[in-house]
Amino acid sequence: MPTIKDVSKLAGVSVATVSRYLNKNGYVSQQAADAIAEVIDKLNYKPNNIARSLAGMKTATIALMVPDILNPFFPEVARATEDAANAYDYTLILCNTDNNPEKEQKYIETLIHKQVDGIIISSYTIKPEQLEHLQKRKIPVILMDNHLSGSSIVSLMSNNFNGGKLATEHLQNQGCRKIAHICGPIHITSSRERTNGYEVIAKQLDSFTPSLIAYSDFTVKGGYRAMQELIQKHPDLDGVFASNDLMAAGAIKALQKANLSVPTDVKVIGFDGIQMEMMSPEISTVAQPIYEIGKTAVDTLVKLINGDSIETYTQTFEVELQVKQSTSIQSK
Amino acid sequence: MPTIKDVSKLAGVSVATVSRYLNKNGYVSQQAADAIAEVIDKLNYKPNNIARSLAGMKTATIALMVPDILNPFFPEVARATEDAANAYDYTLILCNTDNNPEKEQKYIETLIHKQVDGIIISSYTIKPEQLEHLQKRKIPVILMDNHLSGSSIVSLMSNNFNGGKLATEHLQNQGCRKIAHICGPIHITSSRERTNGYEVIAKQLDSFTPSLIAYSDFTVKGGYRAMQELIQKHPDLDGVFASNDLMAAGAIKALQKANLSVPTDVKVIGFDGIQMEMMSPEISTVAQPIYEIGKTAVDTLVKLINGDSIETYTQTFEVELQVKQSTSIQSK
DNA sequence: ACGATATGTGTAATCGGTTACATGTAATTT
DNA sequence: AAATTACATGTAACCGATTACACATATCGT
Repeated sequence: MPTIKDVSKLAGVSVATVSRYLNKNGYVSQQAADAIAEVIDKLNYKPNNIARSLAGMKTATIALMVPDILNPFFPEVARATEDAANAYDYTLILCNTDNNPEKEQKYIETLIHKQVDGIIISSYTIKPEQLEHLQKRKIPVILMDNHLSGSSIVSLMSNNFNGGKLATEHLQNQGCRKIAHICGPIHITSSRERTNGYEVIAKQLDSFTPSLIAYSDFTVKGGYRAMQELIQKHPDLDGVFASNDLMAAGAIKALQKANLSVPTDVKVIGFDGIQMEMMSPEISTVAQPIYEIGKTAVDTLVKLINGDSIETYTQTFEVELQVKQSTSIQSK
Repeated sequence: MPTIKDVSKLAGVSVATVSRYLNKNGYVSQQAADAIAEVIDKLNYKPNNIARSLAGMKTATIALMVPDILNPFFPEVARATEDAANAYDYTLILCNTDNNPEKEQKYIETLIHKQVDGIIISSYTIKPEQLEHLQKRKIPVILMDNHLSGSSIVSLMSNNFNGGKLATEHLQNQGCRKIAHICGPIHITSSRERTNGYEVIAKQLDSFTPSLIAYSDFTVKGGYRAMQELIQKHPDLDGVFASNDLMAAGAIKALQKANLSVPTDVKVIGFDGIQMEMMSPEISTVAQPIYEIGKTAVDTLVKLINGDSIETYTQTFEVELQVKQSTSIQSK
């Protein structure tokens, strides 16, 4: 592979001039520029990233840390992020932490070490100290689907509260009178807010009682168990809002097992808007703009990397109600 | 961050000795080793990967190229690969190509350029020239779920032919007499072999006719459409083997729409063994050992990177029949 | 006892870039 | 016309490792 020296020799200039040309900083005459351009083209020269990085520049690499790539939500995030990163000629390192704080910590060390230019973190176990650690190392961080109060970390979140309200209102509009809720882990901000949204609406109904809320864990199995519990306590419920799509799917399984038909007997809505076209009935949901969030995360991260100023440290994205079969009025 | 110089100074030895100690090559006295170890510990020194790479060493980075991270098969692959890579202290770069040959080619160039130590490729559009290109650059490659005849590329594949037979035999054992097949893209080796497996068994049945095979594309929608077509042509079919789980899910949707019950009226089996617990009924499948394949891919790749010799260039993995609700005899 | 081999260590070149600094010329001010 | 300022380029130090080579000492075989 040709080096900058080869280029400089053939173009009859010094390496410094070539470097200036490449980085578009400092002065380079038109004449020199033309000569260099021609040689670069002829040799098909590409600067060596590694050498560049060593000389104090960026590594053109960002990392995406996700808690569980097997949860269909995160491949969608990964896909969006990867796309956007590519557009900036950044390479994306995938870090799957399995919700394991140790793995998380190990990754942070590794990434500092690999000198990634920035990190997008989606984690429910991350601690402020860890983020401060990264900031000390001057590595920009974007927090996704999470928010640490008081810190000066950029965080991106959907309007979960509003989404919770939307979902519950929708069930109400579809004629549900007794609406249960399967909530996600309570230590997760976004999860809590969805539940808050539910409560605001559900409490307006006479039927409301705290035992209409079942606590679960964002998994299919968890949703299944929570639904069984709800059926037992409230055999007459006619609507369920699950805080994510996976739990909604679990809930539907439990309902079908109990010979309750969805949507005829009970209507079910989820949250997230992940691709689940394989389901039947297809699940109504409150969709997050996942692609947009991923893209914005990268856009903002790149700004931080380049030292540009950021307007807002907390960005909220609007969610969208997507009505599918699981809440339609005319039963399928 | 401390450098090798800091360590050498504090330990009272030269940088060469420290480097020898770190790489366990050349001679280092016990005394020097102890001193160095202590200083490294005290400073929490970690060698700078970038400098290392520049000095001709490896980048400790491997890439995983997948056609579509949104297809649940690939997050599972990614997860396995990432796990294994981690165990070797390698970092994993994720490359999502969207089945787009141009993106693929662009990624190959980028990866060569980033000097990744090796690449695991899962692609149905990759061309032998591209792999040769990589080999010329001395970058080891592992081909996953694909096989290019005649080339000296390591390739890993499940026993698709056997899997196709297993699936079809299973349907037969469950009492199916007229078994249809939804096949995947015919230009994909693994897909063709599954279909071959089906044919061997299905042709033993009197009911067999070529129009029992519907051609599709590995997607849920594709499976749905193919199933509709099959129902039309063969209203009396009682078993369907779909070449992957997504198409099986699509088929089930189509059957339910046509008021045919799964598994009572028609039994359905898929292929892959991806996590689809959200389905109801849960889908029987011929499971590939995805985790093992991913791990083997990394193990083998690391061997190639280290210049170790490889025994077999084509490795086949056995598949396993997983019976779930969609083919059980006692209807749920 | 003496060359050969094994052990241990340091100096300096190298990987392929970036960039501070020196230097020189051309254009602009005053 | 002298003093600035803008433009243009090259030399060489530097980023943080690896490693060829030179050199020194210890151990060994005969």
